[in-house]
Amino acid sequence: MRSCRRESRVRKGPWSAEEDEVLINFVNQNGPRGWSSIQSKGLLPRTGKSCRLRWVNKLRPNLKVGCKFSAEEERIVVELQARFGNKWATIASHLSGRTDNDVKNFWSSRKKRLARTLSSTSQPTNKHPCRNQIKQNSTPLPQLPSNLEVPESSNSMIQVGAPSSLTSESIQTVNGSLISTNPSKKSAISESSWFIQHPNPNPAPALSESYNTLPLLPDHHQMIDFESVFAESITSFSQSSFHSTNGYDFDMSFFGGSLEGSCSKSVVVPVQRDPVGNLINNPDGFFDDFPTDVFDCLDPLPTSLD
DNA sequence: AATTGACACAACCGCGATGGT
DNA sequence: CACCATCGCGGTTGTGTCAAT
Repeated sequence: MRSCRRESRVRKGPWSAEEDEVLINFVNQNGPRGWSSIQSKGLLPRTGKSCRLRWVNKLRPNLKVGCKFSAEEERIVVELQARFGNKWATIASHLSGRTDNDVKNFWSSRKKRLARTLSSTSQPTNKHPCRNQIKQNSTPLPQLPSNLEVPESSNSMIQVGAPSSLTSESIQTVNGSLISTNPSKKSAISESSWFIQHPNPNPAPALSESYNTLPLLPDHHQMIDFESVFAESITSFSQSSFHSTNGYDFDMSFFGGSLEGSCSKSVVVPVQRDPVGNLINNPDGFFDDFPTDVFDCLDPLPTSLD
């Protein structure tokens, strides 16, 4: 069969420097198109698809090769993923020198890391049984500052706790918040990233606005006991500036750079509820991929009837 | 020193969209 | 309008590296 013979000539796997050179020469002469002709002309034993991918992901000019995502790039990815979903090419178009593959790999590795962190920390252990105990709904939520606002049009997913720098005493997160940690546990924190998704399906405002107006605490938000979830990773926090009577310390700059401080014990997450107040998981939400027991530590919010 | 796990990165595959005939 | 080739995108898998044990 002719097709079989042709397929047997197709080379797969890593590209050699010689192949790259041939491909670059081809693009220089013909532009980034007509990929299939590379194989049909016998220039390379690669499919057009493979050639295009190699060019787009590795050989194209002005690519950022071998350089990790900066904190700013991470923030942009998180924001745009929340807005566009898994439209990696669209997201990549907002990041100079990054490809859709870069963004996709970045996101999936971050997602795996978070899932792993959650699945491990949400499992009660014998070591710290009390700290790992899921908070029961008998505990009233602390009163939150009344001047907090949420951009209603925002569909932003914000990243909490991804460090842009580490010292022996603290973590500087991507949004500028400073979290004090137990030095012996900092590596555990550095492996953790938190994403919080705003459920509002409406289009987000322009990036420049939404970056500075990360969602805070309207009445449809809930709290995750941060200390419980991170029991194995965190033993103490400092830098809190809001203290509630039931032991929760808050400082909302944890959710954005415009306010001050950090959230020391709890994480506030926006949620959706049905008409009778039951928690609805966002069907397209990032949390859907988490172990189901992650949500066990969510407290029911007071409804408008309360 | 060997093993293991996590991670980043590269590449492939399947599928839908698009454009030409 | 149908068919086909090509392109582009998103999901997935494979592989190398490095740190921890």
